[in-house]
Amino acid sequence: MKACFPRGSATFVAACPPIARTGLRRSAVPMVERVLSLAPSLSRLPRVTLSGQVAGAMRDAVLSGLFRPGQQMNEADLATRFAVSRGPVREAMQRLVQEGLLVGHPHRGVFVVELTEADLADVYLAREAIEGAALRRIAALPDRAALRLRLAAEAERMAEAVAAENWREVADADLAFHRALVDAAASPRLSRMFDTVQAETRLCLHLLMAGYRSSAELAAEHRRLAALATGDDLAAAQAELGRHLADPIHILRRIGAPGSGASAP
Amino acid sequence: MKACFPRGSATFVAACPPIARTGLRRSAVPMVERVLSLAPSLSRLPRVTLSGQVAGAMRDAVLSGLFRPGQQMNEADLATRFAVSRGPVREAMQRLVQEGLLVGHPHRGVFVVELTEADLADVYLAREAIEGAALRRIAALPDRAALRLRLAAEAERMAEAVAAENWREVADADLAFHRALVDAAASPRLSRMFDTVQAETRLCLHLLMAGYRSSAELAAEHRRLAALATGDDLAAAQAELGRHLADPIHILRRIGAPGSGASAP
DNA sequence: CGCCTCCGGATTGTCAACAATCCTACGATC
DNA sequence: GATCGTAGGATTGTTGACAATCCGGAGGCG
Repeated sequence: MKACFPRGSATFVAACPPIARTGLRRSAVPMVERVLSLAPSLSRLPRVTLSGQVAGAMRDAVLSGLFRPGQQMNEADLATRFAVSRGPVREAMQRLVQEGLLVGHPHRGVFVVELTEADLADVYLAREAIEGAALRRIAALPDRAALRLRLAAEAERMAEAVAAENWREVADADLAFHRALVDAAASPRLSRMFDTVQAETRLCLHLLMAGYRSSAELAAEHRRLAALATGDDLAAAQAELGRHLADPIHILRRIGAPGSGASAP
Repeated sequence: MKACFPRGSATFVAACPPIARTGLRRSAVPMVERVLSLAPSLSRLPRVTLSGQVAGAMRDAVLSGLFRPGQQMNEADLATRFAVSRGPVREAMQRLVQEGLLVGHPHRGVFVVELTEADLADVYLAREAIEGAALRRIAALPDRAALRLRLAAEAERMAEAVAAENWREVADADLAFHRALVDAAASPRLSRMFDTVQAETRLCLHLLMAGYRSSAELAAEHRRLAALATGDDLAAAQAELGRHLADPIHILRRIGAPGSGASAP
């Protein structure tokens, strides 16, 4: 989905120096040298365009919190930063607007989205809708053994990260776990919709809590979820998922203000 | 959501003559004359840009079947048809790509999406996920009386259309019913996701069956759904919704080839 | 005969400049 | 003193031209 660009676009320009420009020119990297090295299967190679690279870089920049919420994204400024014309920047920004990371006001500019508490609750409502449907779909699969191993492995990865107190890794493992769950449903549209809300989730995490805290329960929850998702009791799995996704809302409502720590599935 | 453009963008250029151009120039319609007449509330006025108008026109054109599935959308050609430059056309096409109506292949062009039978099943899977979540959400609402009236009215509208064998009107009523259901959940993300799958639904309808047939059961189903959705038995509502949305898949699987008639919720 | 190479046309991607729009602040008027 | 009207500056929207890419077929070679 999402045209034919790779889903997890790599970081091309993480931090953008104001004047000095990093790579990202087609003259420097001839288009002919495709990214042959990391093509996983023998399907269509992902043609790379400047727009796509700029979109990826900007997505990473926004998700990493390099731009504050509500901040305006200046076209000309970004264009000079990336050493690119305004065209690709415009296209990239529009893509991120459609993904929900930016909001665009015609004739005024695009801004980093400001997610309210209501938005956070809505994000998790949408996630429950998507992941719940994925659970239902998974329950109808003939072979769930491979998925069980996969989810268990992700849960272990998270447990180790929690033990090592590597919160960045915890967040990644969390995202990977839920993505694996949704992708297992083999529904392009569920996966596509999940892409959007997962990006918003990352935005919430970074903007509202800036990391993971008090995550003792997290790994255990994911272990349970891995078992239930590939088990035979669909209702129990749904209930566990509901509890799991309701958690951050409760926590957020309890702590109220941002800055303090919180766990987030 | 979706920036601040109106959701159901009106038809600006329904059929586009090859050379002679209809309106759609900013010189012809001074930007100052905003669409004050049909602004429902006193919120932000929707700024109109060429890109947005072109996107609306192209969306209508694709959904109305003016472009065959798989057909390439030529930028220059469309630009001359709309009497605009290629820039706005590019932006509009990218927007429709994100909406799932077109697919883009970098350096090759964008094409009208070709929905397979698997895609149709996937669309209805996604719809069940979204509308099921909406049902759950509605069940938690304090006051469902207004919604009950609204849904019942839509169901009646459909019943009359079925009686009159006005299949175009039946389709519109169907879309309106399900949109009202989802919007009642008051979840921006559910509504946003529903926008996309509903557009794909319309595409399916037009491309696979080109109209409604054998819809005797349709109105009754929607009446039941209206009652159950605003009733107290959530499980029953979910079950009815599942049956309702599974219908077209069964029918399509039975008839196999397109062209023959089918009902579609 | 099949395959590879190369070329031409068509199409898309990108660029830099122009025009329209918006926001802010300043001054005039009541 | 407050409100309205109006320039100024900055930003976005749009345009037309240039460059890169892809697809088709003609031609040569094994």
